[in-house]
Amino acid sequence: MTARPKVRPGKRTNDPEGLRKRVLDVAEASFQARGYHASSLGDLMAAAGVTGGALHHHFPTKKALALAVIEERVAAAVEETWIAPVKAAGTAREGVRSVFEAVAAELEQQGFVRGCPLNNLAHELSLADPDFRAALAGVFSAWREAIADRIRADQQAGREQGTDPQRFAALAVATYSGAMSMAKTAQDSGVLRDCLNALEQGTASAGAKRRRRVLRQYKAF
Amino acid sequence: MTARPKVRPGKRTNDPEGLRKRVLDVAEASFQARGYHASSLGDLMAAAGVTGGALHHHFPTKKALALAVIEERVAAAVEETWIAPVKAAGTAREGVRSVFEAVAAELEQQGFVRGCPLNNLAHELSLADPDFRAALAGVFSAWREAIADRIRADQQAGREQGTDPQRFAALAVATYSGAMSMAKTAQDSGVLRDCLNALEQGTASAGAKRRRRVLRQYKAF
DNA sequence: TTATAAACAGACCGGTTGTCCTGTTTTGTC
DNA sequence: GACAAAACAGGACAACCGGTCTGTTTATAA
Repeated sequence: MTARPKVRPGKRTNDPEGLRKRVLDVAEASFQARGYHASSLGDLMAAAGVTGGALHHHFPTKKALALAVIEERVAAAVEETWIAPVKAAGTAREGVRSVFEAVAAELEQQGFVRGCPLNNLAHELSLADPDFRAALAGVFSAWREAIADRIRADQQAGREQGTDPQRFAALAVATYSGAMSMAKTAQDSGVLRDCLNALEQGTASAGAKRRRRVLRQYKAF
Repeated sequence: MTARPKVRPGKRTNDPEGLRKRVLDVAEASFQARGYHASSLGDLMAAAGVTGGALHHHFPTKKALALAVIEERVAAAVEETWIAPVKAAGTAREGVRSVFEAVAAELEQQGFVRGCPLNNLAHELSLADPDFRAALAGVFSAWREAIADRIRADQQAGREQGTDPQRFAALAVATYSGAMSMAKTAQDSGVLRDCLNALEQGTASAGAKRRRRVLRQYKAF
């Protein structure tokens, strides 16, 4: 895929950071697409253009590599697609909605659902190893805490008085995770919008305006 | 673990159905606890007390075994813990709540969270093979459809007029799936109750009574 | 009883896996 | 330039994996 500077056998250039980054790039993508156990180090080495010695130098074991992927890449992905947008949004609810819509739009554009990187690895590795579990739980915790903090900020501004921050955060993360799980399995991002709509229809601020009772969903019968 | 009738080398008793059931039992448990790729046929054979020839006779490939587990066991588990209770409940919402609470109580009792069998396999296998994906998507679909049907039944009884059946079903399944994912990763079933509470607080029937605006959650500050 | 197929036993094989090990090259430091 | 440590190359290896194969035993039906 990507061109790599493997031209001269007689001339070598040490680039530890670049090599490490390349390995993490490949591992992140492969763990996401195929999972941890289905990704062999041989495949990763070939894809990254790295020899066994180099890989072993940076990541002594496969577990160490996966741990690095979780702590550096998966955590960063959650930070980028969730935590930062929610912090930057006008309100917590607007932030949640914008993320749902942004992800749904992205999935529709690329026409393929790879699933949530965190959930993918969490399901496969949480019970496999205590270190994996701890690392993954930390990312989940940071994700939820960021949303809860945002609710608390809204509350200090006089909004969301009837909302429990932790519960709201748990619901948002759970709904997104589950929706992505279904979207991945069905290879259809529509369920993301279904969940967002159901969430917004039901969970608007307790003190907000009365919901419209217009009969819109006749197709049920 | 379980005693098996492997005492007489000179006397054998053919029991195809029993043997098949034993293999499925072991495979279901191992796929649930360790995942598909991390479960070797050797381990399964040893745990079930079955030889390679017998296993191959009933399940030609590992994929065939997994497919059988999905279609016979995982689908049955969803039917038992979700579809039947939702059908039997007074209303769809009551059914959803009762399932959440029943599962949470069960997890708290056994003190360990293995996760949702369907989601566990869905994350690992959806992208691995089209047959896996189709089988798993079918279970998800039946799950959601059962909840949507229950909402429609409520609507015929005059309730839930402002609720979109499909969206509600998607939200319920997504929330449960995501909550179980977090519960498994954190090894804490509390998030299930958090999600249920947030869901019920937010998503009560649109035409129902006004939500109480009592200030209950002061702990946020 | 006998034929016939299903049910099961158990060894075997090619390929793959993750890891280790020894050696070589590059890089930084004095 | 000398030296040490880091960075990298690449082969070796033992364990394991899933699948196949041949042969034997049990059940079934004629």
